[in-house]
Amino acid sequence: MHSGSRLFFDGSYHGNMLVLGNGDNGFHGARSVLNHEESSKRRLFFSSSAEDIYDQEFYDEQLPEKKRRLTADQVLMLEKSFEAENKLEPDRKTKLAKKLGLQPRQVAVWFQNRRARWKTKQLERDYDLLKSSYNSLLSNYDSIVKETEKLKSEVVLLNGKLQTSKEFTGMVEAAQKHDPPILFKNKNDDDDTATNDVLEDCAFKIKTEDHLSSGSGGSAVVDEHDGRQLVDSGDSYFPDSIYHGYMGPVDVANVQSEEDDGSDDNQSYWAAENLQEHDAEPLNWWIWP
DNA sequence: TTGTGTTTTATTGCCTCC
DNA sequence: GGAGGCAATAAAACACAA
Repeated sequence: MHSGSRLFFDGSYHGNMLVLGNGDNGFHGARSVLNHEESSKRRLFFSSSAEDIYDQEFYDEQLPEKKRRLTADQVLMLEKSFEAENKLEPDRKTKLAKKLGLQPRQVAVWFQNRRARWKTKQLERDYDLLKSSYNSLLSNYDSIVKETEKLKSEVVLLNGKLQTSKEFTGMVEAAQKHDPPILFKNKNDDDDTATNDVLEDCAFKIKTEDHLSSGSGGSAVVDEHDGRQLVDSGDSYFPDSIYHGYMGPVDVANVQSEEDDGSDDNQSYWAAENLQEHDAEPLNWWIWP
């Protein structure tokens, strides 16, 4: 027992009943000199309200050294007081004790235990709050991760398309710069067979990449975004914005195809529509093998 | 009725404040 | 150094299923 510890009760036993000392701060006496063993032997119990006296006497006779529970009314009043202020000043303690027929020490102990219970509950509430907050954040995080993955795969896809279209555009520009412009040389023009061969080579390269990337086996290309089926003879796999103003689908019916001369039947037809500086020959086209 | 888990009341020891 | 708060703990009282 440490020195200078407070004194818990000033009491003596009258039979089995403990008679306590005189009031608040009034456990003047014996606690400091009792070791744990002694205090266990001399277990305390306290009186309750006045009307419990008979019960108390009954307990005293029949069940000595019993710990008494507070009555419902006492607890109710203590709860109200706790709700108003969870700390107990000496004055309020004395008044409450008198009002309830309890020892001030009992009131103090009740408040102490009540604060401990409140703290436990508060910790539980804080835990629940943090848990729900965490779950909410986790859910948001998951959806962001999914969205990120989706966007990443879109970026990969679009990069592939962009690369292909860049190469395509580069070849178109190279052909435009050629003097005389390759685009306006008719494939059947024997005067420039060599340049037409170059163009066909470029077109073949693009066509091959297109088919490889789509995995379509060469018969058709399906656009991943809108589900359109792009047939070789019509719609383009490339976005309009990339070749807009340069190339466009040609009405096959109005174009002479190599099918006419019995060559490869897997062909595509592309016209240089808007290169108006060469109006002299408005309908020139490539034939993709 | 009894075993077991929970709640309530009370004690102990340590700490801080004045 | 005394008063009082708090954490840890004991033990009685209580609740409840088997």
